[in-house]
Amino acid sequence: MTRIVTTLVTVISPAGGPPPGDLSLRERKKLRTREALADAALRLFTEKGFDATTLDDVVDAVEVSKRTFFRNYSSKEDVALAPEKELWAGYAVEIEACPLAGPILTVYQEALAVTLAGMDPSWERRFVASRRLAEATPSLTAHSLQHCADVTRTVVDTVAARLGPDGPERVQLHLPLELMVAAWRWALKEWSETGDDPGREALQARMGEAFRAIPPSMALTVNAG
Amino acid sequence: MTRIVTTLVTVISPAGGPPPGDLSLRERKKLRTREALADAALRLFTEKGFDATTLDDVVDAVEVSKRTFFRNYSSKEDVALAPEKELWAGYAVEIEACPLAGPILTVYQEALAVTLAGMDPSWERRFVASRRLAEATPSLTAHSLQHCADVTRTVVDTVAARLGPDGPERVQLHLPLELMVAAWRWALKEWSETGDDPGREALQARMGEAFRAIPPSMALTVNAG
DNA sequence: AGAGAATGTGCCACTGAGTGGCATTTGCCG
DNA sequence: CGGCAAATGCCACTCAGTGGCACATTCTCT
Repeated sequence: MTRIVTTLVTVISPAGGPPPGDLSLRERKKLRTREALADAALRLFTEKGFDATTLDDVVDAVEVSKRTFFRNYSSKEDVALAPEKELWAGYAVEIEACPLAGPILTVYQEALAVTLAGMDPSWERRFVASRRLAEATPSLTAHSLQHCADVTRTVVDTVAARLGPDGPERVQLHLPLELMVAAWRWALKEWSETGDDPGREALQARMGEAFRAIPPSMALTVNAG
Repeated sequence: MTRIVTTLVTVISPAGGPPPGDLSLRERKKLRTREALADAALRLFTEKGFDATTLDDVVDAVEVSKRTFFRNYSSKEDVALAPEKELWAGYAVEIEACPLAGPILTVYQEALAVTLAGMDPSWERRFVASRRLAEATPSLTAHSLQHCADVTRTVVDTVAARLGPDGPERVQLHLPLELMVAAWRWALKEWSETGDDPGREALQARMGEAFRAIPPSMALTVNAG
């Protein structure tokens, strides 16, 4: 068995000045394998199914050791849900700076709309794949929900801190957020079930529908049995 | 190494009539090991922590093979969350028969209150332990949330079926349920953080508080930054 | 340019969850 | 008693994930 040694020769910026793009060569290399891992993982998971794909399949495809995989992602689920985590990371940032005025439910919704609009174009493609996997794979659903719950907690922390000690109780901040997330997940489900080309506009439309469904659903009254 | 053979001698009901309590000896035996496994698991998890306890610890304590464990529970998480699953199973049953009139949010809440009130007294002790573990262990949180989502889906199915084809859209049924569950989980968190003796009354009180917090939280308006 | 510190990577052995298969035991019932 | 079905035990196996250490690469300072 022959080792394949890939030596990256730094051709550009020969004078060794400040790293291009604010990233050193080392960091760029690491980022590259990180992305290669995510791409390969998403591709293989989609092709063969999440459970049927082993981590060895993934790391072999990227020609990297399993140890290296775990230095980049904390689990098999983690890499599959990376796009979703990026979105929520953006949301957490947004919620720190967004205007905090009006109905809290609207604030939460608006922040998500802004975050979504600000995601990188290339993010979308990965996100569809990730979402379809998550809908089809119980362990991914579980991890996704758990991550949502984590983010939810930090978001409530952030908002509570911004509103100061005289602000509303934490339940009051928590429940509307959970409702917003529930609507968002509903929108995601509808969106990822879309046949062939689920673009971002379609997702935004679904999200709008789900958000608009909130008020009537709260007032819904039934009568049977 | 000497095998320990535990032969269960049927002393009671010597005439071999119909199985007492509607359960045959075989079924009673199986149920007994099932419960012994749950008890041992919950005890060991609480003592040593969920992650630090291996399944071998559990099955050794019950003197049963690992294979037998997996014939009773689908995973390590499953046994730890058994009490919660029993509750939701009861909820699913309740929702099939409960009166379906009035605000849907109230219907969902009432059904949970009824289910909770109907749980076996011995259930409560296990449930506290299970909940405290779930709050402290990410993988348990994840599985708990996933199971909630599963139940949620079937509940919406049931209600939709009961309301017939001319009933409201599924989103309208889904969102209030998610909100109710969010409030319930909030109540659980508060309850399981209670110092020493969290009785059922305390849980019911917490639940009531959380449910009453829903309307004001939906109308909450903020103004800062 | 070169020495040495950081940092990233590969490899290897290991634990622990979960599964499949098969032989054996145990309760069931005619 | 004898055959049948269900439950169990045992064993070998796969795969996710971790710890440790040696090696390679990049960075930094002189």
